[in-house]
Amino acid sequence: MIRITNTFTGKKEVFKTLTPNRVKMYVCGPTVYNLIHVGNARAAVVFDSFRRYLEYRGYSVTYTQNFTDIDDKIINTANKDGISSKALSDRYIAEYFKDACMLGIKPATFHPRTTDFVKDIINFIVDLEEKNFAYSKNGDVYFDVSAFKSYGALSHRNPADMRAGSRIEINELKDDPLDFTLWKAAKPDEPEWKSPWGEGRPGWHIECSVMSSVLLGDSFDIHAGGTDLIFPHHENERAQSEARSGKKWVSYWMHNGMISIKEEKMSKSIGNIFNVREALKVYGPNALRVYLLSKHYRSPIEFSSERMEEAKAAYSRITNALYEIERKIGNEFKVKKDAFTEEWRAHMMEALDDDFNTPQAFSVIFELVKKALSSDKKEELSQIKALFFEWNYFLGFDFSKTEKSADEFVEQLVNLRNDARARKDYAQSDKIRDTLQKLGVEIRDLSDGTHWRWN
RNA sequence: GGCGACGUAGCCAAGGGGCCAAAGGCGAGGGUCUGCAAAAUCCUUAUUCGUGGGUUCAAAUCCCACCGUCGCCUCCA
Repeated sequence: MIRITNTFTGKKEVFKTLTPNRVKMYVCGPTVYNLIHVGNARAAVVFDSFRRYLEYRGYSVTYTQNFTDIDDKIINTANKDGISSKALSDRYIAEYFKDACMLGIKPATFHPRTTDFVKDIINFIVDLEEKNFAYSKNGDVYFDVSAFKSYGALSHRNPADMRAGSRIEINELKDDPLDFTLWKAAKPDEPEWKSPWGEGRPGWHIECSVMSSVLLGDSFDIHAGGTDLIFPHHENERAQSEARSGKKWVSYWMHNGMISIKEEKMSKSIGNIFNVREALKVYGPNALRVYLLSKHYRSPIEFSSERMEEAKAAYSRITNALYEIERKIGNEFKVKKDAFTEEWRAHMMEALDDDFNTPQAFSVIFELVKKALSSDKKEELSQIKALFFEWNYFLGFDFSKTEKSADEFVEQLVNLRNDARARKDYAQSDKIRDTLQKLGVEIRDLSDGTHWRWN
């Protein structure tokens, strides 16, 4: 029995799917105008891992993660670089997949992008207009918040409080400051599409509603994203979706906590971002996954070299256990049903069934690590190894190691050889050269020093 | 100003009425192993859960107040 903390109710609830054994899930993906940062990676890794856990538990999961490729920042960046928005977003979607692949994230069932759904977006807005949930002014179309009675229910705010707040932008075209844009009239230097309201482009919130309705239907099981999306993004999505279909849109809302750097949220606008690309280079994918999964997904966490070194050390403890098991029993693998495996599998599921409690899951893993290191029972050791590989379906580590290229080792050997040459120990230096040669490294002593290449 | 979350050992972090004299990781201290070292390994490391009240037979866990930290209310995972 899986339980999930649902932002909508604020409670942990038993997970029941709309269709038995099937889960339809939608995760808000990145806006593609630069490389993703570790905050983006958290949502991607956590929900991918959760998705795979659901699969492990026997569900068939339709997983959708979008790319926002129409957006002010994309347009601005593209204009600044003198390229089209499309070229810019194409580039960063490709970069996203490189990072996701390095992080061990499984591709989604669907990776929709906004620009492929503009027709559907227009139809969706027309529906809203027909149902009197939207109105147009000067080529813009706005959602009428007052027409949707439960507006604010997801983010637990009430519209009156928000109107009283001073931070809502004043826009004369809106009937109500809370109303939000569904369609924006065209401006110079912006991509535009034909619509019943003239040339223009979609607003931000509309895309997820539309793409999910096309790909998953009017109702689906899980909608996930960062806590910073709860308001206004998800609130608005919910309003327009339910206004249009008249049905409950999402059963469970899951939101991951933010990553901060020195007590301040990591965000593109603050500029204190740490690229996934950079983090991968410095710490490697496995340490990054430990870092992201060893804290509960809903808690805010801090990104720092201390935390990453810690994660790296923790991961190393796991691989050390695998190494020790292999040393003791070779490559034996136990897959038959037995009490020990059942017991520990139950511990793992108990942890993850409870709102995907990955810290607890790691606790289970490290208890087994300890067992593996202190035990000499071959049977047990092979059972532990089998469990680790079984669980890796959702933990997603790359146990194949070789995170470092061999280049720097060659470099060091070349240096050692040159040390030997310097003291005229040619027996030693030639020995090193011969060894390298056998390994496929060609040494070239030139006037400006020693060079080498892979042969 | 409004709404929400959080405060557990040196650090990170589970637990969310009795099974808790509180899981796990990092670090630290000691032992084993080792030519020396490193690595590895074993053991130890919170009578206590921000502070003060309250509810209860029983509270880290529920309620109230206070202090502190963070997030959202504007684009953001």
